[in-house]
Amino acid sequence: MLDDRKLAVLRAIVEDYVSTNEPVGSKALAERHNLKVSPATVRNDMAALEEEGYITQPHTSAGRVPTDKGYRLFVDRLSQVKPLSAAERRAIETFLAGAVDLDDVVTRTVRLLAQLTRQVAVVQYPTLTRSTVRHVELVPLNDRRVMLVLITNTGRVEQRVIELPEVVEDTRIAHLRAVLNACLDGCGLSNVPELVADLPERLPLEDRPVVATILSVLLETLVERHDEKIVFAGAANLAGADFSTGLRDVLEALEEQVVLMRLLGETSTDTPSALTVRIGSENPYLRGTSIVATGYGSGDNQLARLGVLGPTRMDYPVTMGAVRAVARYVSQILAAS
Amino acid sequence: MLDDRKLAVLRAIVEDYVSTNEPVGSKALAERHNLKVSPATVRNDMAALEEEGYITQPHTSAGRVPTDKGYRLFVDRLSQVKPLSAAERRAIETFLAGAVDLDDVVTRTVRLLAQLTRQVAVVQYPTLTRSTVRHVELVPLNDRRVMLVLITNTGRVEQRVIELPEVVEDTRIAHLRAVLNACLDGCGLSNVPELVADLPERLPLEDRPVVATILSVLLETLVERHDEKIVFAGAANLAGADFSTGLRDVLEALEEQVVLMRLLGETSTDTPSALTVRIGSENPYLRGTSIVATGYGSGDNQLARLGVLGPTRMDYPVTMGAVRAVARYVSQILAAS
DNA sequence: CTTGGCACTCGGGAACACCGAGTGCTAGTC
DNA sequence: GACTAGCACTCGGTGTTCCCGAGTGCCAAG
Repeated sequence: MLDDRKLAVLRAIVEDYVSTNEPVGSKALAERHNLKVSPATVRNDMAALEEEGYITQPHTSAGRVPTDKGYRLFVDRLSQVKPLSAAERRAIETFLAGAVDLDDVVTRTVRLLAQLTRQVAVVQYPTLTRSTVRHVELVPLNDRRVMLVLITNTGRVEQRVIELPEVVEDTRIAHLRAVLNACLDGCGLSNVPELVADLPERLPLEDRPVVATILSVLLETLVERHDEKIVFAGAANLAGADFSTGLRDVLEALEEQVVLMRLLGETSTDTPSALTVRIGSENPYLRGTSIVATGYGSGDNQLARLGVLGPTRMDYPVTMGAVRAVARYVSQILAAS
Repeated sequence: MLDDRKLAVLRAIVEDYVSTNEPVGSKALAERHNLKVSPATVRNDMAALEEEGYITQPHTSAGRVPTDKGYRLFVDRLSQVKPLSAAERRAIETFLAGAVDLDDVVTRTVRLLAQLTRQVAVVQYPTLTRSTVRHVELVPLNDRRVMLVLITNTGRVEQRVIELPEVVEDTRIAHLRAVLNACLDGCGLSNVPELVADLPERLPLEDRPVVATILSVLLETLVERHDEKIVFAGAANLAGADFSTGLRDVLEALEEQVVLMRLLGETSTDTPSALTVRIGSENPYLRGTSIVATGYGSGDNQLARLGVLGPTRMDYPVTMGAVRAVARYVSQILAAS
């Protein structure tokens, strides 16, 4: 049904439309890409492609525009991820290398990605539950309050102020800290609940209320941060583009963590580092936008996801290349620290 | 020059224009506000107001629109801050009360303010330099690395991984931690540099290289975070409004920390908690927008600023009321924790 | 000083014609 | 059988014209 030339025509249509943002006609197509056939032939092919639903015309007597299905075919079979230039790679490297802590890594990453793709970049903070405990700290603030600080192997720090049920002197706090660390150091965060389950019972009776209070806050911290923070950058890049769904909806989605999370998508369990591309109506919300995302993190320990959001009419090969490259570099940085 | 009725006319023009977004004519004015004079009289007053530069007409045969100067007069003399409704106050209170840490307070605040005003809200993180040290923690990660965690009285936590120049066993780290805390606990952050200046000299010779490394990172942390993080929310509210300067510019400014900082403005040293209103061309960048901002923080210890950014044509009394109320509640929350 | 009246201005919308890119179809050509 | 050239047709976009009416400034009367 779709011979090679028809596919070539589709590819040409996508490429032209992406670069010009105007419906592309048979004549322009025939001459700009050396298809070696006449416009009339191209027209026939276009009619076939339209029949199959890969392209459509906004109105009679206008050129053709790819449909979501057309983009899908293009991404799956007609294009290949475009690697970044050496200069771009160097830029990424130096930009990310300057990061001082996890927060900084994430901030720099999201900005970098936005600038590189000229789209909106979205980065999810590394997931706590897949991290391991590097240290638990209890800092006495006064005799009824301590601050709980949880440090993970990804450099993330969570803190909570805890109101104690009774006055506790510092030496007891220090002891509890040692107990907690002995119990949790190096363990995966997801294992924490079971590890601390019988902790109160193993301690002297008088310590139990205090420990119970601390543990409840600790567990709460783990649970609350389970659905992770997401940040975005590059909203200014939306100003030019036109979204079928309206700019407002896009901006609203960007500020809604939950929606953004859904858009980034779950890591497919088998190949988490593969690029996910969701085109237009394939998206749960925001039917008018496309998303290119991937997991990132050190080794096979996928931590979170990052990606780019833009109009359906985007340069997929370039965007995919940028997302993939940035994900790799960030993973590298995180592994090193 | 400007008698009471002319001022009343100006006030009416501002109010009508803000609510309708259309140039307001003499006839509509005369009937909607009971000015008890005829349209012709109003026209004379309008001519005078235009002469003085308080209003202008987009083109001949159109109604009048306030100028920046007109808004300024309105804000300064013709309006009063509109207090929030009881329901709104309750909403603020309950919404902010649920915050678990400083990050959460800031995030909730910015969202709340955006929702309340239907504009873009901007909140600066509490300034480190005005805070005091509550605790310094050194956490051994391995024998060549420690994590420095700095906890302030505002609940803020800064962390840095430090590469040590030599292998240091945990007991020495613990000792250094005690020394640092003895030296810094409770001190203002701005005093830290001088306080630690002679610290290496007071320690045994063999500790000095390690201490020097740690201190350099500590000082670096203080300096780097001096110009503070700023977050915004409510960008979706920009979608409806039309900015003379273009939506793109506004979005770009929002993502540029430095610009945003300038827009929020420095705390005027005398009355930091006063509302600052910058209208249109009074702004350093973004001439087409207005900003309502104020300092917040506990007591006379002003910590940072928050505010709202919107089109020049905004409802100043309501916006000012919201900004003031939110600032007060946040200050209260911060003082309590 | 205020007011009613009046001539004037000009932006914006409706109606209209025109252009041209692009199409589908058909007949001819390799 | 596939490709191509030619041609009639469609229709969105643009430019033109025209008209309306909101709004103004000015003037003379109250």
